[in-house]
Amino acid sequence: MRKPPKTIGREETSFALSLIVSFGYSNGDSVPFQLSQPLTVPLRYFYPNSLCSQSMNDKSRHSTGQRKTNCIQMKTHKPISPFRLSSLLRLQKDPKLAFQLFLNPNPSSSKPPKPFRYSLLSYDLIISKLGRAKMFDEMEEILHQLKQETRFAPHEVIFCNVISFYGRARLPDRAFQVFDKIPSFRCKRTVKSANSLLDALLKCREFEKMAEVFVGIGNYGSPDACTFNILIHAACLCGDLDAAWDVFDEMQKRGVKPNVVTFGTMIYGLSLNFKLKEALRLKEDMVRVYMISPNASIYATLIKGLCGVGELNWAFKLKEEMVTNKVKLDSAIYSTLISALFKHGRKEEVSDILGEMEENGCKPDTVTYNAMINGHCQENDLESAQRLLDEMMAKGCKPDVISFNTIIRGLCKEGKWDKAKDLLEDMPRRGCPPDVVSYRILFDGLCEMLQLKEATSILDEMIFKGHVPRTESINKLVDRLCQGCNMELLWMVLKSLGRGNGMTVDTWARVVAFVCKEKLSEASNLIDSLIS
DNA sequence: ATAGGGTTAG
Repeated sequence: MRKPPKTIGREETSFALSLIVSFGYSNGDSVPFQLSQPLTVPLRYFYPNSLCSQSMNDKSRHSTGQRKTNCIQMKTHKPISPFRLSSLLRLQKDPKLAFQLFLNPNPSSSKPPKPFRYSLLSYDLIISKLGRAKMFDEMEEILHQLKQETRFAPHEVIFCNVISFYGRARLPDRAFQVFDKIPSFRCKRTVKSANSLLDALLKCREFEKMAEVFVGIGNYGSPDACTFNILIHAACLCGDLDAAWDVFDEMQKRGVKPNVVTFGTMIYGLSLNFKLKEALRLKEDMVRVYMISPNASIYATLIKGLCGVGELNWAFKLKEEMVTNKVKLDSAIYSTLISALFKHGRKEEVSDILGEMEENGCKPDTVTYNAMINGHCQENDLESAQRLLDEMMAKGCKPDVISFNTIIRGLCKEGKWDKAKDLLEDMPRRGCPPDVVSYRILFDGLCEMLQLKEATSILDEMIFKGHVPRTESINKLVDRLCQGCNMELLWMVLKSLGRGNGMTVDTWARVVAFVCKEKLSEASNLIDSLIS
């Protein structure tokens, strides 16, 4: 395959070479796991519930009343078996309750408890649940317990998951620690956990550490397609497409065949860097040279890229190509197209697309609705946006935080700060608590509309909930309060900020400068009055 | 869930 001409002068160009040429890889020092105290909360309040929902699934022949009795009988007479614990863990949506259930499967038994023979599956389930919920102290506690088990050795995939949880949480050191400790669980490390570590480091943007891991990967096996795909992804995110092509060539030199993910990643990188022509050519070459057909995600990437450079008609042609090639159109494709139609002032065509989705049996999902909500908000049509929010709820499609944030921003833009505030306050009731972004949008909006009193009170609320506004926004508010000599609100803002550790040097400097100026003018006034 | 796609935001 023909490589594109090299561009020079980029710092990241050395990316791939540094990966391949660098020397020595040393294991990080082992650090003991942090343990938290096991919780001892009575469990009987939620047990019957879990058991009932289980027996409902069992298509019980009994009436509801009898079913209830069954639950209670099971609770009082039959202790939970390791097998049953796994199915209960699967059903328990709340990670906190699942954690307590795991620690104490049979709380009601009065006899001294025999050691519970946990199954490997139940470890797997609870660890994944806690990891997804970012309850890392609890997860480490379970890992510690798993390490003591002598009946079996855990599978490597558990550690792969744990490493990727830490990667997603941007905790690269923790990811490293887990990787180092795998052997102490009597589990062998292969290229799989090394790949997980590489990917976790990528998510943390720790490119140098990635290079170290890659250099030492031979200790765990030969790098496979997955390894190289992660490296390609890293190079693409650095904007270093030359490096990406280098890895692409290098893997083949080492006898590793690119797969559909490799091409997807390359095409993603090219599109991300606005090299649509090259991306489209690679899509042709993967079929012609490598005999691998593009899948729906590759089409989604290309369609998004084409829409991004205004080539909507070309994007629609690709959608038709999918039909010809019998690649199933999914909601991601339609969401991208709908979003593009709004952006290019062609919203009249959206209803056609929705009709086509319906014909193809493809239901609009949350992302599709969000694209439309955003489209209406961009056009300052907040009524339509709010109507869509209600419609999706009515159709059983759960709005997410993005749905709400988009509308809150739209309302702020329209100057309807009280409605924006109402919507934010209504979010918990609608099953979607506001996040940092929700608060930041509202806070910025209130400052913009000079609703400084409201802004101050929202600031206090968000800090109370552990969310910090952007420094620029704080400074803007502080400046405005200084300008207006609003000492009362300024004082409240400083109090809130102090509580949340939200004061930066910059903010302090502003306040100090203001106070000094005030004092200074007070002083000069005093002098003036003395002189005269 | 060892690697890849779509909506927002800042």
